[in-house]
Formats: sequence, structure tokens, C-alpha cells
Amino acid sequence: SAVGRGPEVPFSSEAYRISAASRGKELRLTLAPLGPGRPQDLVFRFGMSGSFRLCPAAQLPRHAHLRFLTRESPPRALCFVDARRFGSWRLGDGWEPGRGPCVLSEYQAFRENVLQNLEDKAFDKPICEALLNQKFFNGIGNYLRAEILYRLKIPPFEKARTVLEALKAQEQARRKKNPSLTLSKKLKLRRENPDLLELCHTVPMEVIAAEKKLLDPDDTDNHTAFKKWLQCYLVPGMSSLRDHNGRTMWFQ
DNA sequence: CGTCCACGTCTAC
DNA sequence: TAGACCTGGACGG
Repeated sequence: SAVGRGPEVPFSSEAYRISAASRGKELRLTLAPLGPGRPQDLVFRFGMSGSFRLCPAAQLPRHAHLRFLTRESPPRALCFVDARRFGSWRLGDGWEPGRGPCVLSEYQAFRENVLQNLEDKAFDKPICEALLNQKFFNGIGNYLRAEILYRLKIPPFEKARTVLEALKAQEQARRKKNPSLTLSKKLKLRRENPDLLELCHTVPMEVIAAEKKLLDPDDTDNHTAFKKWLQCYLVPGMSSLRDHNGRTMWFQ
């Protein structure tokens, strides 16, 4: 559309396949011609309101800034829909430099990137604010930080470095302790007592599992299922405060 | 009608 | 550390 926050896509093909990969809050689409021609890559970010929707091409939703048409009859359109236009796309296959490893798909690299860089000034801030820094927590946003800190009942305005140094020390101690336990016992212990960085992986994994379950029958109210999944964010009875960036932090 | 709020970055004093 | 960037849904008068 004329107002989308992104470049025109210089790609034309009678028949092509779309595949996708994600890293943190970015999504890359690859448009691969079935016949001759080079593939075209696009990297998207979604801002507050962006999403993809597959809908009849004859009834495009408002704010459908990019549309990829199917060959069905009647055709459908895979639309990048973004009412507020905080989202964007750009040409090429590169992830945004400066965004860190993905909490979902690059967990070990993510964990090391945090623990090896605790002197960084990003960790001078409260843990709830550090969790929104995409250089270290690529994929964590406002509802996930609330859900993650809530699971461990970590006070959100504790200094990030203090929280993470303690985690690091706990990790070292664990290495030495319990040499008698079997590997499976150790893994079970780990699973039952996840630390903050592990939760940055497993909590968003839960969301994916929950949405998969509810996407199959009727898409109609997967918003309802998501609300049911939330334990802290937007939950009546929980407390909330504005952080130093004016964003609402939910906690107990 | 109006005000407030929202799953996120950006850049400008 | 404010604002700027945007639209729209919920709720109050």
C-alpha cells in the first residue's frame, strides 16, 4: 500500500513458494520462484500491531500494507497488516545488526551473551528494563518480562547485574555440587527450578504451544486463550507501575 | 463527544 | 528522559 513503512518489493513471479524463519522479534520471508529467477528475502518487524493474515483477496482488511496472492480460485492474500505502522520491512536476508541471539532458537548463545557481558551498562538498570533491551534479550517484550519475573517472584526494580551475578554464582555452585546424582536427576532438578535466563526461553515456548493448540479449530478467539494463559500481565489483583521509559510493569 | 491505553522502537533536547 | 510515530478499542460524560 502507499502508506506502509517499507520499500516496494522488486519481485515478480507466476509461481513461488514462501518460507519463513524468525530470530527474536524479527521474521524473514523468502520468496522462492518455482521456475527461473533469484529468491527475494524480506525481514519484518511488527511493532505493536503488526501481523500476517491469510484472507480472501476480494476482502482485504484495512491496513494490509503488503499482499502475497495465492493461485487458488478464488485467490487469497497473505497480508502484512499493521494499523499503527510501527512495524516495518526491508529487503535482504540480514538480521538487524545489534539485536542479540534469539531467546527461542539460539538459547545457548543468548545465555552466554548475557553472562559474558555483565559489565555492560545495560545491566546498570532495573532487571525489568534490562529485559526489554534487544541487544541482550531479543524476543522479550512487555508482557513476557512480567510473566518471567512473576514466575520467580523477582522484584522488578532490583538491579539487573545483582540478579544476574547471583544467577551466575548459583550456576557455578551447581557445577560442583551433587556429583552423585544421575544426569537425568540433574536435568529434572533443572527443569523444576529454572533460572531467569532459562525462563526467557521456556515462557515464550509456552505461548507458542498454547497458540498452536487454539489455532487449529477456530481462530476466532485465540485472544481469549492467550488471556487465560497470562498469570500476571493485565491480571486483576496484580500491581502495576510505570518504568523509567513510561512502560507499564506488571508484578505481584 | 473526549480521555486513556496498547505485544516497540527512534531521535532529539 | 521526554516526546514522536500511529490507529483503534474501551470506557466515561
